[in-house]
Amino acid sequence: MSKKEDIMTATLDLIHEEGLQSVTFAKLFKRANVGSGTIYNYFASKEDLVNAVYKKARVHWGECLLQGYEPSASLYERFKRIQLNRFHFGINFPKEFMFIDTYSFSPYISIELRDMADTHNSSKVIEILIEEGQSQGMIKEMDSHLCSQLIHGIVAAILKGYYVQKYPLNDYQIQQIIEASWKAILV
Amino acid sequence: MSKKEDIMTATLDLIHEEGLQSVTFAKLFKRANVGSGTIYNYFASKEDLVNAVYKKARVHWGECLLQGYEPSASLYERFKRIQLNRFHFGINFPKEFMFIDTYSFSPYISIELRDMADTHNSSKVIEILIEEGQSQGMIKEMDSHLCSQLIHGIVAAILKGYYVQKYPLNDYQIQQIIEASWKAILV
Amino acid sequence: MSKKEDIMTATLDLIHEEGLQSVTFAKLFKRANVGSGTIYNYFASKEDLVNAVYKKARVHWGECLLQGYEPSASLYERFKRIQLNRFHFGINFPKEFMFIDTYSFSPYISIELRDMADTHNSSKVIEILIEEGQSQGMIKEMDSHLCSQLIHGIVAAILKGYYVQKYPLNDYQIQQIIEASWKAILV
Amino acid sequence: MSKKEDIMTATLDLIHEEGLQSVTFAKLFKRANVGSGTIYNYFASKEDLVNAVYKKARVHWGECLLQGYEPSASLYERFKRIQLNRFHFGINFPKEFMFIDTYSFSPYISIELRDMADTHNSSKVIEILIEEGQSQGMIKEMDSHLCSQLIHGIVAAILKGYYVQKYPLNDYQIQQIIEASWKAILV
DNA sequence: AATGAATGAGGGTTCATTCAT
DNA sequence: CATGAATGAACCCTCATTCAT
Repeated sequence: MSKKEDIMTATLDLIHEEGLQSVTFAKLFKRANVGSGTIYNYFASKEDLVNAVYKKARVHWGECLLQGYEPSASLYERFKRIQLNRFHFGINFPKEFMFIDTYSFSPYISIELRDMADTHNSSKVIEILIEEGQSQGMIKEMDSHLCSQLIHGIVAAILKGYYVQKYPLNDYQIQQIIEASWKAILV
Repeated sequence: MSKKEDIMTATLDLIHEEGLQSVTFAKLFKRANVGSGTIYNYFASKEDLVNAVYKKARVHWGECLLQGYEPSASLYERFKRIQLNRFHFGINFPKEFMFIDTYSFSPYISIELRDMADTHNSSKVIEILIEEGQSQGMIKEMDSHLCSQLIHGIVAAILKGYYVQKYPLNDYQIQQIIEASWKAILV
Repeated sequence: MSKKEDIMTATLDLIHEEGLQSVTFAKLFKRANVGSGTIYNYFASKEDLVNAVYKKARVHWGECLLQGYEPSASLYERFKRIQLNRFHFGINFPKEFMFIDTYSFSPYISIELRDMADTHNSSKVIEILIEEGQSQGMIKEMDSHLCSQLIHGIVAAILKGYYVQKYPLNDYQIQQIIEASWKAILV
Repeated sequence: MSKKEDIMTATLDLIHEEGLQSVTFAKLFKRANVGSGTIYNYFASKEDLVNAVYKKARVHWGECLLQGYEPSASLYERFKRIQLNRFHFGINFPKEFMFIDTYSFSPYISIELRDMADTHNSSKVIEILIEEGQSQGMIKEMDSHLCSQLIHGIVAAILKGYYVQKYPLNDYQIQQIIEASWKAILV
């Protein structure tokens, strides 16, 4: 793994463990096993580094959301696939997920970067899915961003409770939540 | 308003504006209009202060959730009341809401405090509501914490999108979301 | 002596001993016997501190130049007085003198500050003296700034040689140089 | 031009533009268009580099001072030649001149190097010139180093005022100053 | 000889905290 | 209680220097 990747990985780990606030360079160098000046060969500043980690996580998230997505499948099948992918990402990459969730709406991530991610591929696919469902009369008429936020928010909330061990989260519960989110937006 | 309240208000304002990590005591003193030593008459440390602000916000949140709650009303009426109260709190106290949402699952807030708040009155009322609905066969069988998290998460997600102006949020949309959240948990 | 004065004195001492380049805060704190943060109660930055020390030295210089200056004395007496005062300042306050001389034309001192000092009292008095001598036909016709720079430059060069012990500098030599500088500008 | 010369030229340029203290190797490499390690093929350290640039400037200065110098010319002619050469050097090589003037008496340049330069050819020629003038009864009796410093100091002071555009400096003014410096040392 | 990624000591500065008033 | 000057550890970052290529 390259030094740059070492640094980004260490950054994400530390944010997850102690919060962005207490990610100091001293901890970072030790964790990433690089000299203290090395970061500046790759990132202009701490803020730049954090934004790069954020961006990478968002890109990864976008890719995962569309894994195994079949445009030709039925509306419900496609919906299920995306919701399932949300869960898989959250379960397999809790650090990425929590970082995105916690800091997306915080002043530390530049607004441009936060909004840029929304114009990416997966966001568009979901929007089209919703609009298709609405034109078919299956999904309730509402602002597509609102609807998109709704189906994301359900999964996110469930994952966060799972992380702090409020309840178990296995295939059965996941199925339940996906169905619940589907029913939530049906007419 | 007392000095202590001045300090707590200034803290919440600054966290909302710039994020917890950039709340320095220098900014705090200036904003709260107190001397730099004054804070230590009321709080042992910065961490203590932040946790106190968090606790106050959680207490306020708990109170608001139960406003106008009629234990004798129908299940759906009671459900609606709580969901509506969530929205009202989020709309009227965005700083409190975002602070709770952002930092509840972060390492800054002590686990004891986060979990303590969950054992408060409103949490119990909601749990009872869910279990009552399940025993009546109306609400789907699932872990009550999971269910609780689900109906909270829907509202939270919608509010966060609203804060960053992804979409408008008036009575009509609120009604839609409350109904959606109700349908999500019905059998 | 106040902390502020301690800091400024230590700064001037260190600049004299090791040059501006190697005045580090670590050395400064130790020498001034203050905590590392204390400087920032008085100066916004290192540059601010250095400029303050420069300004103080320039003000001191301006005051010394006019000591014992009798506006009613003869032209030559007044000229002698000022030249003598230059020497006295240079001999009694070598640190101030060298600091001014070395850094006045360096990029570290803001141009505004350097030029501001030139509009002060002593500069005006000298300018008037020169113009008076020129209108009396005693002093050669030339740009008054050039003439002013000339009589300053002679003393400055002699002082710098004296500092590095190229030659002794007692009352006799001083008299010689003052006379030489007088003859240099006569018609 | 060789890499070594590129580096030395860039060093002098940067010192002139921003002052010695803000000449960093990073800026130097960029300006000289060489890799960051290259400098160590030619100079042992930054201090070594700066002293080499200083030495080169002093050698250049010494050569220029004697340009067109006719040992057989009259005393005054020889004096004028040297003073004129001072001006020409200062006008044609302001970076070299200011570097020498600013740092000769500063702690960055080793004392050995500063004094070594004084034992060079031009210094000796000037000394002899002064002593010859004194034995002829034309030049006032004074320490020859003092006298040497005096005639240098006049030109240096005028040049420094010229650099910061206090006044113009054309042939007429130069002639005036040379005459003034001559009169300054006459008996 | 020439390079530039990597280094880490040390730079200026910030900031939570203390304490004399 | 309230203050704010003073503190110094710790912060982010710079920079001269090294070394494998």
